Amino acid sequence: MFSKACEYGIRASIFIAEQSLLDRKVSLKDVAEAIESPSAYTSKILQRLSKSNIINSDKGPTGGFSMDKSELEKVKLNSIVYAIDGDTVYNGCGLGLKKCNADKPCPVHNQFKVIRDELKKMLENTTVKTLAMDYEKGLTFLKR
Amino acid sequence: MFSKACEYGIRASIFIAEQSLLDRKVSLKDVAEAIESPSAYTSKILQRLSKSNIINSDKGPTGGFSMDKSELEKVKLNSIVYAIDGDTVYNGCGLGLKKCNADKPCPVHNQFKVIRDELKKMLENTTVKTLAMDYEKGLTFLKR
DNA sequence: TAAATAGTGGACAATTTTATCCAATACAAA
DNA sequence: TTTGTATTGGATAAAATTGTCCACTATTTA
Ligand code: FES
Ligand code: FES
Repeated sequence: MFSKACEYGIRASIFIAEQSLLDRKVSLKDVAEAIESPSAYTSKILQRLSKSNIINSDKGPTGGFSMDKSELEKVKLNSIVYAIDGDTVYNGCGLGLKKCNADKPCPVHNQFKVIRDELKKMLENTTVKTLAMDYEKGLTFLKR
Repeated sequence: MFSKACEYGIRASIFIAEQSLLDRKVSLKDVAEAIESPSAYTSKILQRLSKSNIINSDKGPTGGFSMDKSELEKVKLNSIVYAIDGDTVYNGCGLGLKKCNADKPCPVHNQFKVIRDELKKMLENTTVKTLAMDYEKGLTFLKR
């Protein structure tokens, strides 16, 4: 569904969001441990999220990653997926044709469109904040 | 969503099905041209479909690939995806946790489950035959 | 200002996926 | 039975993704 990088990105964001709700900055190491991901690789992903203004990063001692509490409910899964995997999820053809196009549809276009729209809607409506809050309550897990 | 191999596999199956409805066997070359795929790679995929008894393959002159007309409506997208990509689509966690498990769910488990079940249902209910018939009528396309 | 800390950026390595090549095999037809 | 044709299977190769290493920069604090 998503690339590994994107999976890490979403999990990392949720963790950073949760910690930010508790007014804590987290280090790369913290993130990698919390989501059980290779830290150097995770670093690259956090860089991309930072450049897309989804997370903040601060250098130096007392540095680390964080998200603005005030903007947290504005961040949807959507933006993370887009920042890392681009728009293939939304615009790509399910059977790999160069373009998904209703005028020259692949055999599963109609069936796919329904599901893709559903997915899109879900990603657009799900805020990182709610996910972070559930995680904070111990209802969900970022590794296993 | 699916691997490239799986995309080719689905497209190839639809083409073979359509030709089989017209009582024609098709060669590897025919398939590769019809779905615009690298033929040697496509060959590997057809082998897997053949071993999963989704398509027939015959060697020698007058050989080629085909599907039994009588069994055509029994073949669902489902079996093709399973033959090539395995069960990751159905059982994998959307955020890449080792197992998808409602007892220890990832933060998007519930949202994902809805969509995955939808996808699953679609794959289980869509027969290659109907797709092949639409394709035959020129309503859909296997390349572009 | 020096030292310690934490992210950054670039090069590089491993793995997985996608793609190619070719000799071997099987088979139909002449 | 020979010949030509088409798939098979194994070895490689190329490309993309995932993962690692390390020197550098920025920043805080002593
Ligand atoms: S053309 Fe294939 S999904 Fe739209
Ligand atoms: S645990 Fe992640 S989708 Fe079920």
